[in-house]
Amino acid sequence: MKSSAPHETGAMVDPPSDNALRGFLGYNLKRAYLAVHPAAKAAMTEFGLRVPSFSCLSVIVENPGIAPSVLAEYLKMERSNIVVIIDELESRELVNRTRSTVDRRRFALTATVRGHRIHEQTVGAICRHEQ
Amino acid sequence: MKSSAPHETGAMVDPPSDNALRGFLGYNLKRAYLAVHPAAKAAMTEFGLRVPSFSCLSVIVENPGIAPSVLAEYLKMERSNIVVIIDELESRELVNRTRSTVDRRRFALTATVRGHRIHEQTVGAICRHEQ
DNA sequence: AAAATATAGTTATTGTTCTTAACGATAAAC
DNA sequence: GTTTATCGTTAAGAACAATAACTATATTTT
Repeated sequence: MKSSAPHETGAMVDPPSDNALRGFLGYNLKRAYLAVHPAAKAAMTEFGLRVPSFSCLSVIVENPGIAPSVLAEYLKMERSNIVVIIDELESRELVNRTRSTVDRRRFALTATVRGHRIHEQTVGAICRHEQ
Repeated sequence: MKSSAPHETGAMVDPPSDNALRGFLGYNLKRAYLAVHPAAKAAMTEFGLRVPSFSCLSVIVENPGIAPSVLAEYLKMERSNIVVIIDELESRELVNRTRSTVDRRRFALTATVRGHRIHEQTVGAICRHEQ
């Protein structure tokens, strides 16, 4: 028999009920913070990607030619952190950096054929993992 | 004049439209991952708390006597990470660790008067920050 | 046109958070 | 009574984010 009532020391044996926690601020806060992980994370690591790198690759696939700074603003990441992710994606030949001829400070990011393939496979795996 | 169309190099000058990204996997993934921060973070640091420590304090306040392992499971955190957070909360005298007399491996976590006060103030600040 | 200011990408550094593996103590199962 | 599992803990490292400074280019101001 299970009991959710506090015993003499006040320690609960069972997890607190969903009702007790639902709508509760700190709980939702933390859960939202980690909401991604459970299912999708495994699907990404399966293809050597993690949340930040997969997010970048996805946005690049869907927005070919996007500049790193725009990517950073949209994903709420620092430009400096975008750089190292793009470095990695480029070294794996999943995306290309091309100088913009209009504004020579900027790069135009595009996914390679291989980048498109990896992206599609990862999306498929995520959908499969989540049934 | 602003233009969202890719120019000759394919580089976008403006951010991609919301329509182009809405419902988009990688985008939502990353945004969900960081969904908490914008408003609430400032409110927490105001009281010397961060997302994980505030989340723990909140769950303890709402579930007096909860055991660290239960707390960990519910917040999807590792037990090892819970320990250091409880250490900090205890050193600030916001929560108490009491040995369970039923299962002497477990602790019963309870919020102190001060813990309740800090929690309530933080919740109030978060609500205020979010209007 | 020259000077001042702003922006894009980069690098390096730091701090925070998560992950992993091991360990001693207690409890439960056999 | 021996084995196995669980709880809290510690320590090491990786992953991720935040900050500051720098170079190159573009824009604005004068």
